[in-house]
Amino acid sequence: MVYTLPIMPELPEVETITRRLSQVLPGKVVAAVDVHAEKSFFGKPSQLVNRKIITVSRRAKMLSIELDSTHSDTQTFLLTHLKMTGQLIYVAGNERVGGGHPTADWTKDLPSAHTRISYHFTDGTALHFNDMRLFGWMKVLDNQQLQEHYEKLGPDINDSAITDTYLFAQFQRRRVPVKQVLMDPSVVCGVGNIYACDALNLARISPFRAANSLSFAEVSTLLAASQEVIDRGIDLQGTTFDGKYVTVDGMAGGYQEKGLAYSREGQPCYNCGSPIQKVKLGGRGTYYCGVCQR
DNA sequence: AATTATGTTGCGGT
DNA sequence: AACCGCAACATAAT
Repeated sequence: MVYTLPIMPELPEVETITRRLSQVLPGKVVAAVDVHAEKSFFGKPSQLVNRKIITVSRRAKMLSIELDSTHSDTQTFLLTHLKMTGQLIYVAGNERVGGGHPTADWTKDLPSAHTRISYHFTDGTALHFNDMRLFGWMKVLDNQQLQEHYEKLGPDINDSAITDTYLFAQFQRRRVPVKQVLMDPSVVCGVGNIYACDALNLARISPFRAANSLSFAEVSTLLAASQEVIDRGIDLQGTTFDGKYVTVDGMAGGYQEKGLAYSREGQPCYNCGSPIQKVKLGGRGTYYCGVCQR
């Protein structure tokens, strides 16, 4: 049985992309912007042309590219949300700069049929935004507009500012299954379906438990477990199934080979050896151990 | 071959 | 306020 799981970039995937782009983009000057799909781009290419990239950063699952202010009084940011199938691929000519090779057909020969926006820099390198399903976007924003995109968000799961006290208080307000609350960006950002499944397995907590039924100690355990699997995802450069997510250099991540519960239906739980089960919870595929996750 | 599942976010309605 | 259903879209699996 071959499983093909649609994987969206979660925090570790966007963090991996951010770290790589932080190495290659600062100092680049935009020469031209080709918008292949109007739906994917908010703003005008003329807002970016001739401007230099200063920094690249991440908040939640969004990636922000800051440009210099040479031709404007205000800071300018290019904010990206990859949603389900977005990719950012950096190339020099038609080569992956980091030596990676394409892991899916639509990452070859860029721009491909799924390339929605291409950024060409003055030194001949380019950044391509691929997005098969067209849910993702890139927006040209000023600082105030950028903050508006951030203000409704809870803290990032791997932000040192998040505490078990905060998370417990949030959980106390919610009766829905804990997995849904763990994945709610207004509560905490960065825990998508894969890492939520794995965090709950590591913490040995059932995804079905009402969020407000967890004790303070359980919330504390779950927070630590979530941070552990997210850190592991970052260390392994994210999770790649079926080439949906790839790094900036076109390479697969490594977490899919080290995961705990997600995609492991029928295989033994690493805590207790019982087979991992798959069910649907809140409309999402949920993998868990019915024996040790209580 | 038509139907279904997929996954994030934000919206409107309860 | 919390919760729920749905829409946005393309594609693979059944």
